[in-house]
Amino acid sequence: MDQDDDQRQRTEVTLREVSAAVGLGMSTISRVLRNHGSFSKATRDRVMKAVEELGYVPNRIAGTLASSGSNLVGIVIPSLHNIVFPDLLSGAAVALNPIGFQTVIAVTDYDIEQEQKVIQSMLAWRPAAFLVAGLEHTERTRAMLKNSGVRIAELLDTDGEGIDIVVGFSQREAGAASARHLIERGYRRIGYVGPEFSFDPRARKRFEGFSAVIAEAGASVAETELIGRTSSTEVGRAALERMLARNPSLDAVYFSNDDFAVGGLFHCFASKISVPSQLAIMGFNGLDIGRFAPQPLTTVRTPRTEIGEIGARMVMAQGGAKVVDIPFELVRGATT
Amino acid sequence: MDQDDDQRQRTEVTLREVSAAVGLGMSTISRVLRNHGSFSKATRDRVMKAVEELGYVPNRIAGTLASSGSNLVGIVIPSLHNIVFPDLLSGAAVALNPIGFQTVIAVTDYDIEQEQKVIQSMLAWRPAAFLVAGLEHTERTRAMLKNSGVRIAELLDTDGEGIDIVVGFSQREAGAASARHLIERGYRRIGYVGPEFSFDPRARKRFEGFSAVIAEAGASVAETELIGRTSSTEVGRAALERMLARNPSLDAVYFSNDDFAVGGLFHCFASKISVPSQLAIMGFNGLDIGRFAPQPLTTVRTPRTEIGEIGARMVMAQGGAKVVDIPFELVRGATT
DNA sequence: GTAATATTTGGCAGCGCTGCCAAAATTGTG
DNA sequence: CACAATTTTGGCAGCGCTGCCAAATATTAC
Repeated sequence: MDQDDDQRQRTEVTLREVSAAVGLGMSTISRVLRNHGSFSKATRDRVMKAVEELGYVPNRIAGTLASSGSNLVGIVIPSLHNIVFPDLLSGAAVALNPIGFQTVIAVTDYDIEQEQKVIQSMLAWRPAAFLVAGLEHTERTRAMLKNSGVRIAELLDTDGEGIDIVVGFSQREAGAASARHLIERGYRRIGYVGPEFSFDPRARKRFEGFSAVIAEAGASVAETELIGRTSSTEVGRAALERMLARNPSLDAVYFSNDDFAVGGLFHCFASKISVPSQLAIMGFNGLDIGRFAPQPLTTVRTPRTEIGEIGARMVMAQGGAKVVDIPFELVRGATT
Repeated sequence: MDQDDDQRQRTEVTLREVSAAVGLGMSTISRVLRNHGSFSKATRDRVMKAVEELGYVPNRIAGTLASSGSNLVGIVIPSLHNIVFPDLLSGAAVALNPIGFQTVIAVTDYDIEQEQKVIQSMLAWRPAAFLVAGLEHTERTRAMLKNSGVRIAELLDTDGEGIDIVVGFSQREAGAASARHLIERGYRRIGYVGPEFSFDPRARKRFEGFSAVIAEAGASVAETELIGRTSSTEVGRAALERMLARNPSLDAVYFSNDDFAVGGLFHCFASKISVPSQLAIMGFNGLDIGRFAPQPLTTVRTPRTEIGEIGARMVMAQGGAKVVDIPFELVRGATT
């Protein structure tokens, strides 16, 4: 029906057509458009006018193929539902957009097999660089990345071997610092709530650092609740409830992130458990929601945006492989 | 230093080299790789083996140029820091990934000029389709999109004129439904907290629907607090505080999203304002954080993930232009 | 004025792949 | 075994652009 009305511009406008319209060679048009090489002011105006009139949109696919160099930066993260990762992206965008680079985002759902798949398909687009969350990858992923010749930065975690650039902080040390805080404040019967270690290596490392310090202090983590892939208020709340049902004598609970911790806090409010006198609550990440809770949450503020930004800058710069540590900060609220 | 060690595979492996290695023509290799056309089982195995050994990664840039058809879908959203948009993306990914399409995400920061820019640069990559949040665009954006020939779906809002496909719900009606709820429950001195109307047209439309119903009921919105670009607990909390300082007689406040509303709820907890007897709180979006607050928040659950999924499906399908309404749902909690 | 120099422009090959079609190899038929 | 039908394979043009270099034109020097 009405295929006449629906006259989609079947024939895309190409450089050649602009060239014909202006009466100049294709190379000249191309130079003007990329503002590269020399051409007269008059030429420039004529070209721009024609481009405008014809509605020409340069074809970057052809351009990239011809010049071998895309303006795409691949970013690979486990999830978008944990504020950490949007923050990382914002940071990267701050560094990348002004220099004309576009980000292509892929989500792995905390699955390194899935990560391998998405990296493989991104590689097919020959990105200028890669930003990947974490240091844990399949062997094949590591190999692909290595001999792709693409610059890569691994973000958020410095506890391990990187492929090229690594920007982050020691997750282990962050866990340890959290434990030191709880120990100093006198807590001894401590619980832990976090994601299954199998899929979140950073949470695992934090836990290792955490429990090592607790053990040194002559205590041990009395209870743990390990939960699935969703970082949410709901599961944090439910986990704390279960944990306290099992072991009401706990005096502090460490949550692997603030979403969980706020859920825990909600449980305490709802069950009239007074915080921190009956039970201390500590989170991780320094989310807004925790900072502005009725009782501000004690947490560790992580430099996510900076990590994204610095990672992006480094990956675009020349220099050799490096590890950059961006410090986290323990923020005491009113819950410990 | 050690440029010998650092032997990055300068010469990328190409189809031609695979072809040479296997001793078959390039077209044959290409057919095997795309599993398209016919070839013998033996050939297939030989090719796959060589591909594996050489570490060949097909160059989609060349492929797309030659076949004119990319597997990229552009998604344009105002922010990643409002859970609405990650949800939209997840929905789209569910529909797109299984059929081999990759999403390229761009963020506009609620700025339609910025939107124009990002759409222009995405267009340069000749995406197979576009998913864009909202109906409000610059004239130029609309024109570019129209004669790009790329299929486009506008998401989240059905109050207005779409370019092609529109999937969402009536924001105005959602606001009106919220107002009806508050009126029915007997509230009359009502406040509103939301983003500046200038940059968030959907919030504006909700407010319009909301205030129209309030007016019909013989009341009017007694107080409004309009705030900047950040949707966060903090600003919601501060806004409510200011509002109540000005006008302590309010009996209900409608927040334009749950983040704000939870901030308001926190203010009430902290200031010992009893909810809902002294003050009713209502939010919008149906976020986890609101549902599992000590007092579950009354809110409107919006079908974000479905909208993303259905939008993606429609944009990939044939059919003509359409408007699809995905219903929202008012969820009464314990705060009204 | 001409020669030397600087600026602007055009032509053409080729980036790595796919689509098309014809050639070669394989299988089936009487 | 010849011939037709079918399956598998290869050759080549060309997608739209850029990089290179040479040609044309403008500018300056003497």
